[in-house]
Amino acid sequence: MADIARLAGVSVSTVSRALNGSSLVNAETRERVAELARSLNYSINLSAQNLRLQKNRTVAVVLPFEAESRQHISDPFFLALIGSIADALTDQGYDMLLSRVDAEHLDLAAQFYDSGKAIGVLMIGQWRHHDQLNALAARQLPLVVWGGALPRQLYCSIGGDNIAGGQLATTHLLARGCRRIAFLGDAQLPEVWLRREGYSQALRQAGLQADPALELALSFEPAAARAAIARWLPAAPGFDAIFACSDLLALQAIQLLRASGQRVPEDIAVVGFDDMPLAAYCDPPLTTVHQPVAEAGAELVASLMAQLSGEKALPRTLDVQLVVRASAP
Amino acid sequence: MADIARLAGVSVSTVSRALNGSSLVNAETRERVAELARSLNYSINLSAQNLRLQKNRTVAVVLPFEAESRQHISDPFFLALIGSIADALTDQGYDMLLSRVDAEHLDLAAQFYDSGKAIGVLMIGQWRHHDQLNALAARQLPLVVWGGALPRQLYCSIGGDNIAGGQLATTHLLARGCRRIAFLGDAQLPEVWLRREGYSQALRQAGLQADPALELALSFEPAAARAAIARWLPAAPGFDAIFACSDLLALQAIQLLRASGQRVPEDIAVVGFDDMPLAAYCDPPLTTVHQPVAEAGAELVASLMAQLSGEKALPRTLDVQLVVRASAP
DNA sequence: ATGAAAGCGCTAACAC
DNA sequence: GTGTTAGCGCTTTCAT
Repeated sequence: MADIARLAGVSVSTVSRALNGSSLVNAETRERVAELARSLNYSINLSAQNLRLQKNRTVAVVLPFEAESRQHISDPFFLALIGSIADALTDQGYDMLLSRVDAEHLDLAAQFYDSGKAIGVLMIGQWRHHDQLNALAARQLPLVVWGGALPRQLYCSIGGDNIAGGQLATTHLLARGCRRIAFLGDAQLPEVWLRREGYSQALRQAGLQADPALELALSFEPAAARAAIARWLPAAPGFDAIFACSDLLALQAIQLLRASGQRVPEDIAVVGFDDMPLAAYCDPPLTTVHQPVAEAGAELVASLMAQLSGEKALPRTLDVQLVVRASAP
Repeated sequence: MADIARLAGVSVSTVSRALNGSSLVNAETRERVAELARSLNYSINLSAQNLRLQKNRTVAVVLPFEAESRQHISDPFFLALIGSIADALTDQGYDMLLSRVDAEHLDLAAQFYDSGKAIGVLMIGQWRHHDQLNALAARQLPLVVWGGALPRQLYCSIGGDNIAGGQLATTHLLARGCRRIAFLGDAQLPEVWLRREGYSQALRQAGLQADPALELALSFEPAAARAAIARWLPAAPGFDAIFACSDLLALQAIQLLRASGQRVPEDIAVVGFDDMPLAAYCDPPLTTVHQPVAEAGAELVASLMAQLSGEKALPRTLDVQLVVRASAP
């Protein structure tokens, strides 16, 4: 900036003003400065600007990982959500800092805020640490979490309607005549827990009861999930349907069922969750609970912005719909 | 930091040294300072640190978008690549700034570097602006591009072996007895152009010639691509196979072929490109050219690091393989 | 309409 | 081992 000032024959203050479009500066001077900046490929140093202004336009998006498996990002739904957030942030003129933290230490995400790198945090999922997220919110960290609305929750969450989703899926299977519906998913995760609630409620409404033997708790991590399903299948009690807590899980289950000689949906009907981008193109096309991904990004961003402007951002639940395809017609 | 200094009864320099683990500072003092920082949720202000040190640990990852369609990020392959890069960057202790720029103005990506936000740029794809990328490289911008190796290229690119991929796909179809192989993809994009080169070469080696009437130029954007294929199909000259330049395109084509009463692979065999994460689960499972996504992220990051440490990073081509599945057995 | 100067939070000589 | 001080590049009073 000093260079430009020298070349333009003005002071740095004037250059600063010119570059920021201040009306106090002579139009001609402003043009000359702008021209110079362009020809020098000059851009305002944002570290300096942020330091001076004590603000920035960066939002941290945190995608936790499970340390044991050190899994790579792979779930198409999460990836699509990231894409959706990136678009929403771009639309609002914000930068997106994408990072991963250990799912056991979600509180590490505060670093991005404490160090002034980001003005707030968008956390993808609650994982097993509702408590840590509450602690962050208690510290006034601007935070919005993709996940379920839980009791005694201090932070703002946005998520699909997991209970309704679980009900829709289960009710659909019951209506098809299924009576023994297996549940696949790790209910330690709040979202899965809520989906199982919906599942249980739907069963109860049909005069049935959830059979714990029909529940398989497994991680979202594809390889581990696959192994767990493969171990479980041979010993599992009889069932005529599966409600899987993600489309990826549903796909794995279908593949293993087929490998063991069962047909989907003729022998076993399968319903997934998420309606990931390719769900309609799978073999068989998945019946699944649609979560509004595109809307999700915009909602997360909007809530964070609301919080930053002092409003109290309340948890929100987005409508989900059952999309019926061939895996459970 | 001043607060901590006061509370610890030392000067800010000592605090700075302590927080940075300098060995010059008394162990006891260091511990006291660290403790204080922890209890205050204090983190070094990175804007100030970056300003002072004239460096940072952030890499900009740029995913261009086509302005007309203002398309949202959706291609599973690109998303998977983003995930892979995020992991590689995390491993190396770098932050990832994910952003989107107009595909017609790739040079805007220089902003991130010029403004000191990032130490370098990872660009996803060359789009139609090899020239702009060359200009960026000429300006010494630390840059690595995911894409094809082109003649007269000043920048470092990393990409799948597109020519070999096109050959593998085409040769496979020829070996199946296909003789009229349609080509789907926009050859204005360098990667697609190279894939078409491979396709033409394979045809020539079999004593055949590429028929321009069998080529459909279309965008990667799913909805537009779908419409283009739908328009093209009824009028298209006879063909017995399709080589599509992405799995997404292949999937769209298959769906439309089926809708018009054709069977895949019995009537028309289809080969895709990318081997996106769910390619094996599609209906039918896709025969496709596998690009090494996980490796890709690590390679891109490694090349950028090499460049930053003064080495001359040369373009690299990663091996691809044909994965034979049901869409073209 | 423009300039001079202070200060954002930090680090690194340079003293001691 | 610790303190003093200058300065990174910017914005913004306060003068003029």
